[in-house]
Amino acid sequence: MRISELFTKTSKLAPSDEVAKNAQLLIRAGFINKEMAGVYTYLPLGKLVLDNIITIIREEMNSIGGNELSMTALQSKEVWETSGRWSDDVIDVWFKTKLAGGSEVGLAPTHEEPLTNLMKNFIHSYKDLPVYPYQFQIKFRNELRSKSGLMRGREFWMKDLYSFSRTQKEHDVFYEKISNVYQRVYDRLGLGESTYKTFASGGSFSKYSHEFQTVSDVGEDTIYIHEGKKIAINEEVFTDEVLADLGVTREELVAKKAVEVGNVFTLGTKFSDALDLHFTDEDGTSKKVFMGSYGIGPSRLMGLIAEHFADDKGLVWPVNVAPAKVYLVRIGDQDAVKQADELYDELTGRGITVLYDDRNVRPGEKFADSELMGIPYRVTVSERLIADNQYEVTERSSGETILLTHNDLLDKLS
RNA sequence: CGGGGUGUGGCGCAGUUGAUAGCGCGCUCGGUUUGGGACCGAGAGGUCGAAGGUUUGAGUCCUUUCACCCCGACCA
Repeated sequence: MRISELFTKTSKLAPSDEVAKNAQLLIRAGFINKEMAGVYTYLPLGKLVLDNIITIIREEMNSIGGNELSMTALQSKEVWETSGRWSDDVIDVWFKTKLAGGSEVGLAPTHEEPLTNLMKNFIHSYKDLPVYPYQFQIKFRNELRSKSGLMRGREFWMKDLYSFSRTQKEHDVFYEKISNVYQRVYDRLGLGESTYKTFASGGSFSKYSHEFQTVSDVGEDTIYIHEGKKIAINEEVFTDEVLADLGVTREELVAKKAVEVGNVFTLGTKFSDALDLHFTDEDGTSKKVFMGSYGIGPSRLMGLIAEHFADDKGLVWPVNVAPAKVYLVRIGDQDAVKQADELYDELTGRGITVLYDDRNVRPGEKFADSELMGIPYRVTVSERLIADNQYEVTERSSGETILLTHNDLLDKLS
């Protein structure tokens, strides 16, 4: 993409109504736009980042048999009344409105009910199990107070996968499998080292649920980390009993602030009971489907990654989620234009994503923008370098600059 | 929802004891520049969140209201 064709602009000044670093930088760099508190538009560059995060999650969900679908945000109240969760006393973040005819509808804050209801059309036999439908969907939650930029919005992207299993035993196997896959997602996003599988409160069907918590000062949760076992305990279940369960002592744990970047939960038959989702087992008897739910918030992850890696010059995206791998800076006329154009075509032709700064502005502005946007590799083509047949490559994360020949450059970026 | 704070050109801000708004960035035009957000000159752009009120006169005072931010509570 050529910067000259990009409609967004960068800004030296951060908006005064944002304090969160992720929102300030993402807005300054032109990745998002604030519509209202907790509600953000994804601009072209931000959309690329969000899509990259979603793609990674999608690949991992598909690797364990996930079936992607897309459910509706608009929800009729009936199915929610069946489970008792239409009431504002039970779910206090509902956005509700009415159809023209007067019937009440809500904007989905989650999808257990409609999906369980949907699966009644397809699950009848033990042969139909297990299945793992999932989706990427905008969830709506009328938070009393949204904050921290992309980290806690009223409208946000969520990957929610639900498991439908024949038995708890079968469920437990999948639960373990998807937990491992979640960790792989965080690894690919560059957050692996600082993300911990964390014990949290369970429900009627399991003593614990698990959250994936990434250590960060902007976190809303406090977790107690056991570095040796690479696990953690959420403050909400930080008791002697839990410590004993996990075979750890208080002395071995360190308290840290963390951001919840995912959760896995054993639902059991809570929803299959409420909505009567059953199947005929091998022995001819009717049984309730055993369920689990598994969430990851791509938009929250985007905010966290932005905040986590940023430095005083701006954003620093891991290569896997960056809107482009290369920021091509062109300095000079004629020869520089010719060489930069050729390099742009060549890199793009090789499948390397490039943001080509073809604007007629001074070099300093291009350098500053490349840093603010956080593109992993900055490649500079200038008249000064053409004479020596060299390209300058600066790595965003380290700031290190090296000079490379054309072939070495291609090797470096491939 | 409780407490605190803020709303003035696109963005960031200043406006002293009330007298129909000013700066920086950005933008437009001309020129000089061109390896770290250049410089000179000339311009465009706001009636001060909204409504009501006090006053000869309100961005400045009063009332109501909306929005946004922070702390807390809440977080299926």
